[in-house]
Amino acid sequence: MNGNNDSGRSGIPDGAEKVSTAVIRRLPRYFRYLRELLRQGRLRISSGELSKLMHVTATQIRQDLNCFGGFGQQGYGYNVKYLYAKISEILGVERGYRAIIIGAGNFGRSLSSSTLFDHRGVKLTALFDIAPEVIGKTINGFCVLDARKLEEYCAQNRVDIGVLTLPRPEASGMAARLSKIGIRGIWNFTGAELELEKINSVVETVHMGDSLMTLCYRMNKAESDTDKKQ
Amino acid sequence: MNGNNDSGRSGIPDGAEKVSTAVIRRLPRYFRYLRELLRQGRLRISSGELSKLMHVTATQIRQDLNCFGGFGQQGYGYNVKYLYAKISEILGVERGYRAIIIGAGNFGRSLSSSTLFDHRGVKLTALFDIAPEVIGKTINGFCVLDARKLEEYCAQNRVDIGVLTLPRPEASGMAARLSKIGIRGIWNFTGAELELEKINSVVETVHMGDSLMTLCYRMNKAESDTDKKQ
DNA sequence: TAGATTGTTAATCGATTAACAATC
DNA sequence: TAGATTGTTAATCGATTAACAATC
Repeated sequence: MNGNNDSGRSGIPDGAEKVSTAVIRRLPRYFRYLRELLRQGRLRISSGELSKLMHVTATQIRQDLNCFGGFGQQGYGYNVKYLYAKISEILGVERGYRAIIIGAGNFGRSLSSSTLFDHRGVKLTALFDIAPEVIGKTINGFCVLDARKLEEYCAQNRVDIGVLTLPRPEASGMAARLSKIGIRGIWNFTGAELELEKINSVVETVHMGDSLMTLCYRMNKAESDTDKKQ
Repeated sequence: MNGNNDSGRSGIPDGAEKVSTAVIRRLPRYFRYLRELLRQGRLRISSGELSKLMHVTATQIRQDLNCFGGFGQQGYGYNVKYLYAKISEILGVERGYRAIIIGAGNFGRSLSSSTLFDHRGVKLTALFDIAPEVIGKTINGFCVLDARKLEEYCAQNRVDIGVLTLPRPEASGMAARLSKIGIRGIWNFTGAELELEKINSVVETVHMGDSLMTLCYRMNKAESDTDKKQ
């Protein structure tokens, strides 16, 4: 636990060599497994045991964690509570980010009712749309607001994350608008490829269509492989 | 266009050296860009021009495509229509896969109304649930069926893909059940980590929570970086 | 102290990029 | 033929794994 040059609230060490996206993409998974271990009341865990649980190598776990500091103790392993706290910090769970959903269609509504946000320290505060027939309606406890008054709302309420669930053609315009308002995170479900150069915010895209396609590829492949064996 | 050892309907060459997941994950993106070029009436495109469009290197495009065969022509580039057809074939768009959604909650319903499936040659045929109050209801043109009668339905209708949008605790049981029925593809939105050893199907998981977390990480990082510079 | 397990360096493996001969 | 652009080999870069000294 030699806790290196720690950077205040973020839990992310200074200037340090860039952490690869491969590592970053694995962090949420560590977070989930540690949360579960904590829930089970486990006090400590070794990289070896965690590796069996998660089906990854123990070395990878140690390497990954060491990008952010020495959280373990030789001969002991990792203190579950401490490590969970550290990873939460690194992932910004402590920041209490606030999000709004833009596009109160079927998908936006379903997101508004999910526990995704709450479980990760993100607070959903409002839903926006432009259709007169939905504005003013209450959905899952959120009053749908007029998207034309977005700037107004953001001036009065802190908003960190904009969730894009509107029609694809409007995605890039809205992303630029959110970025201009000063919303620093964009969670993009529209499938649009946002031109990052024009957007001064962090963008995370979930491309469901691409996901479905890779599923189809692998099914197609599996099928053609079995055909071959006969 | 030296079209190598082509394997019937799948478009995936024989035994060939394993294609890496990195390549596979990029295929849907090529598919989308080519579809757009085709829509625009473009007849041909070079790897150089496509690389500018997609913000990847031309070499990577050529390497990726050559995992599946030589689709281009020296001095000319790629025929858009032909390449699109080939990639569609590789991705199994031609197979006409049929899907069902299991879990007619908010998220399942929103998926049932999306164009995701249709646009990729996948046909959605039914929604299932266990709640008596939704069974029999019509949602987006689909009559919600009783999940207890899943086996019965699958015996009478070809089903290739099961989309899991039910509560997480039921995910792994349902996945095993689908696999047993012979459904070869599982599209998992529950966030559950399905034990692949026990499942004889291809599994594709979309973990939205993990995606949100990586967004938060990068926001947290950006924030701590700017703090540092002052 | 002896045993366990980390943190870290070095070795391996895999993926991306550069370069260019082949060829349309 | 000359020009363009692919397919492919070789070089580089990055990520994962193995090994082990440090240390609790």
